Amino acid sequence: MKRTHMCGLIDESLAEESVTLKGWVQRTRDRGAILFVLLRDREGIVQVTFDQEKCSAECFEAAKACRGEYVLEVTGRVALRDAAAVNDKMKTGKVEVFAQEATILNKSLTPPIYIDDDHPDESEAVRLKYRYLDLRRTSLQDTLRTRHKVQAAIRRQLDESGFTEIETPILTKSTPEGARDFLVPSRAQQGSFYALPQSPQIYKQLCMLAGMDRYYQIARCFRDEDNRADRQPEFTQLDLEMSFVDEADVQGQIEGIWKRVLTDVFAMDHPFPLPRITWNEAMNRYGSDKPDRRFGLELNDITDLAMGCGFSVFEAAREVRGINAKGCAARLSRKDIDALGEYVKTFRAKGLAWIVVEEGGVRSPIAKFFSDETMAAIVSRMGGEVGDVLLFVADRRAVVLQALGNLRCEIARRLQLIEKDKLDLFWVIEFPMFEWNEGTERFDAMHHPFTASMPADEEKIDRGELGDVRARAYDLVLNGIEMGSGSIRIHDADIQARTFKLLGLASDEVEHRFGFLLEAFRYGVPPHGGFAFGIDRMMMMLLRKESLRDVLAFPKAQNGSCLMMDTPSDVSPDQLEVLGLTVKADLPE
RNA sequence: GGCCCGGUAGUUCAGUUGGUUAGAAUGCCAGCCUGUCACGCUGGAGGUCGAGGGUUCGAGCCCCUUCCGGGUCGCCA
Repeated sequence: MKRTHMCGLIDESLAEESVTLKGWVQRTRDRGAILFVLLRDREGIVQVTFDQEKCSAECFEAAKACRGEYVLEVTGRVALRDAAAVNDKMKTGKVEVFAQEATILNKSLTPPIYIDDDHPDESEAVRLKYRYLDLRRTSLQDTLRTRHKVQAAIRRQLDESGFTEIETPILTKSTPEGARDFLVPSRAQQGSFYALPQSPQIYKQLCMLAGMDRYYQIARCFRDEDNRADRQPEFTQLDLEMSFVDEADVQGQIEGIWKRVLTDVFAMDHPFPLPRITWNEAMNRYGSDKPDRRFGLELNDITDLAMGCGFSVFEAAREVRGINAKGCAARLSRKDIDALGEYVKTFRAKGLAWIVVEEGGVRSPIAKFFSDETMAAIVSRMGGEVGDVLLFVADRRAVVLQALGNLRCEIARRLQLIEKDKLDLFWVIEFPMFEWNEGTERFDAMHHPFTASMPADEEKIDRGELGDVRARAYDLVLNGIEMGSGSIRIHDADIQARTFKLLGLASDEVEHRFGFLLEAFRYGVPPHGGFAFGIDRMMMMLLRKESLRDVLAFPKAQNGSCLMMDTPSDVSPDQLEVLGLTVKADLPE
């Protein structure tokens, strides 16, 4: 029999109609001569009632044999439930289907996990191993369908805005994103390797050179680095590039996409255009280039007051900054503050100095080092009032900012200062062009080496003040998570070559890696710029999930493995021979 | 590579100071029940306590090594 209806869509309007349903057995409740089967398909669950006296013996036997996750076909009559039998908790609780015929289409082993949303405690490991069963959960199915709608909305928006979706190669050459590449050995050219793309950066710029004018791609990207809750080795980004544009044009397109998604998929009314703050402001106020602005706890600089204050730890540090945990004295015990001190140590801060402002004075282990005037000046600078806890980190700038930037988020989490329903979406602009790398002792590109600098800062490049050069680069931040980044690109071959040189790339290396690009750039590149944002992260944030695993159909575990397929996996010497590969591998005994 | 948390029945967990035969709930199996809806009742099966080594008269528990999962710093947009 052909399926006539979906389980989850059976309602009163179908009363007395005959329907044929197909789905999975969610649960059976056997009452002897009457038996209830909850049948589930992608739309939901409906109760099928088997009455021994109203259906054939074969039909009743089939129902008796049903177990969880059996695949069942049922033909029956829809009926309104008696008032007493209505189940308000079910969407289909006002109706039931009286079975007349039933066929078990397939059996199932007892599932190793519960196929419902009432068991959130099940371990990730088991769920990932049996991901195909986990995906039967309504919540995960809803997530994947919402994700589909988001991607469809993005495509509609960009199609209407004159963009062309262009696929770029997965087998490509290492791109200079800074992360480790995944390599694929070549058979035809023994000893050579393809790299999987970390992003389609160069291809999309070449699309501009080619005159495509507006490109986009929902692109899979790969990075061989350690995972996090919000980092997977492969991920999907919306990648976009436009010709003859400035920052505002690109940002406007991105805002249009977000507006479309928020409106069409989430029915949310969000104000646009988005706020913009400079990188300098973000770092100074929040200690982060992707600040969470849903709460206060902003940073204050007291370096000038700390110099010559008499407290050697402060005096020896290059910078001293603090945050004022406003009115938190009652909520932060000595033990809590000690714990926060341990927390900042994970960011290489040496410790956390604190001052509690009380009636008629202060309580602080460092008070004895300061004169009354200095203490008053510090409390004043911090805006300290009775009941406030002032917390300080003294170190070099990068450590101070990172420690305090994370500390303010940690305090907000602990004291639940964050408005959960708020969406704070904004731009961070005017990123630095270069970033000093302590390890290699030279400048790296903060964004990537194709980023244009701000014209006003050209002189600083000439003077060698690379640390102060601002780039035409911008990030999109949502609730303290970086959604994506973009920039106006260099479109001059000479400036591109100069930038490679400033970044310390040897000329033969430039020739080897980017020679084709520099040559291409001599054939009339239009001014251009673009952006990319992670769709996985976007879904994670908008659906308020804790992990990217919750928005991916088949995610990897933290060590990069797939627990279901057991990838990556061994390759036998025989397989290598069949593949015609001469890769050396550490093979198991 | 570092640090932190975890690994005991299919699943989620408890397991006291190291001490008899490792428990609970749920799931599973069998039987009973004509209105259940987290159905109920009766009975039953189910364990390499992640693995290896050590200490001990005796180890789920203590020590060492290692594997796996999660979080995080480094790393990475």
